[in-house]
Amino acid sequence: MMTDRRPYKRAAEDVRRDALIAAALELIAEGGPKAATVRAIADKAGVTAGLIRHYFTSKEDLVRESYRRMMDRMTADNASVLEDTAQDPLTRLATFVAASLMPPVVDATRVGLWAGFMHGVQHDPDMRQVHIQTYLGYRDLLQSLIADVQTAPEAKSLRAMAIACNGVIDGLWMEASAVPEVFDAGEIPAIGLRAVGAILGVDLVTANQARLKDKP
Amino acid sequence: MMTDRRPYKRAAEDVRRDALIAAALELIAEGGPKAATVRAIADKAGVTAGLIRHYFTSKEDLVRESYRRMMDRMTADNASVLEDTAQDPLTRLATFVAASLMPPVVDATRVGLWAGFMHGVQHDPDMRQVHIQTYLGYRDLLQSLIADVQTAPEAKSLRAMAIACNGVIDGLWMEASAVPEVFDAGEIPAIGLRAVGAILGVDLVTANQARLKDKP
DNA sequence: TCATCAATTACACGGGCGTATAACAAGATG
DNA sequence: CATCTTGTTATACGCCCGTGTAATTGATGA
Repeated sequence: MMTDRRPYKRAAEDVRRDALIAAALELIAEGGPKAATVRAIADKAGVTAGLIRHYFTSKEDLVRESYRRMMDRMTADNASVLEDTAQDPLTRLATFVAASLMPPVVDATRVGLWAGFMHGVQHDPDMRQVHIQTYLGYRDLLQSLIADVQTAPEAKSLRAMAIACNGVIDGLWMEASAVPEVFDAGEIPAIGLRAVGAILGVDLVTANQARLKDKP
Repeated sequence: MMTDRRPYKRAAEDVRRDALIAAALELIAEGGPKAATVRAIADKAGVTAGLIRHYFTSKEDLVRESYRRMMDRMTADNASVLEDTAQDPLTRLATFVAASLMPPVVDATRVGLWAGFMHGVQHDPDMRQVHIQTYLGYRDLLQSLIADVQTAPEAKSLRAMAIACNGVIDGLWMEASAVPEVFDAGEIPAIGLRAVGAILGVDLVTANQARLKDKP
């Protein structure tokens, strides 16, 4: 006697890969690295566990791909904030900083994800390279925004400014995401704008208020 | 026939607990949360796995205690930097900032540990409370140092300044610890001092140079 | 020295892990 | 409509997980 099998539909390769990667990211974000088992991932993606190794050479491979996907999405998100290029440089910078310190960028599950990949970043060469590329991409974008608001930018100083501003943003992002309850509503973006402005010697707070007045 | 058992020595309760906690911290730091299994922890502590549940009600309990221990040590480390109270406020602040951005505080295994506990901090109420207390303790200490270098400090602005400076320090600490190869030697402390100085409107770079001249 | 106590070891248990492989069937191809 | 390809399920394997419990043995006090 044959027990009946679960019915299924064949799917395009990228559809399945996307579903598996999305499932892995959700599980790592919510339950930490331990929660992302092949069975749990397959379950969430609506397939059976064995299929994972039809699309990925190993679970480690899937995790690597998931990390790459997350970082790519972060880069795209950052770029999309600046799509409206009609504004002046100061407003563009203020927009960028504020967006990095508010939802949906500031988010508990995101910092969970980020932390969940940390060990891999430190020990897997591929993941480390992805991390560095994404970090430098973000920082270079920030540096180009900074260059546009500086009157006499020297190369050396520009690099230092970008590193410093990136540091403030990352630090505040992390804390606001991890323990939002210790901050007042809207406090973090305001503090971030003030700090970045102080480092660069420009007034981002006014620039941001002007932006909010234009597009409320 | 009796196979012979491993010989052992009885130890004081806190000695065993310390050894188990230290082993757990080392394993989480080096191998991520997954590496800290009861068997690996016991092995590193020089005992057998069963003993863990003689000193801790569960593995989760051991992990919680380990986190508390790590955070206590961090607090103590921060305080010890300021032991030499003979200096002026500006130098004290510069010392504090610089120490937070240099080894041994900046360290790959430390950020690995930190990330390894992140999921617990987000989901375990006890760990979350420890995290918040430690964070606020550090920030309050920083705020008191800031207050001493401000001529007209208003309460509201002091809080914002402390949050901002804490953010820079945390962000730079994280990046310098995770991917040190993208920075020049000594670059991060210098940038941190400059950034914190800019936020507060004081000159920490000169203060730090004076300190280094005194005690090379 | 010897009895007592409890710190420690040893071992078993059920379950979940990642992986390997064979059977099956959905959908393209003719 | 029959055949083939391969995406998908099903199942088994060996290993390790955290936990429960009984046996052993190092230290202590009488």
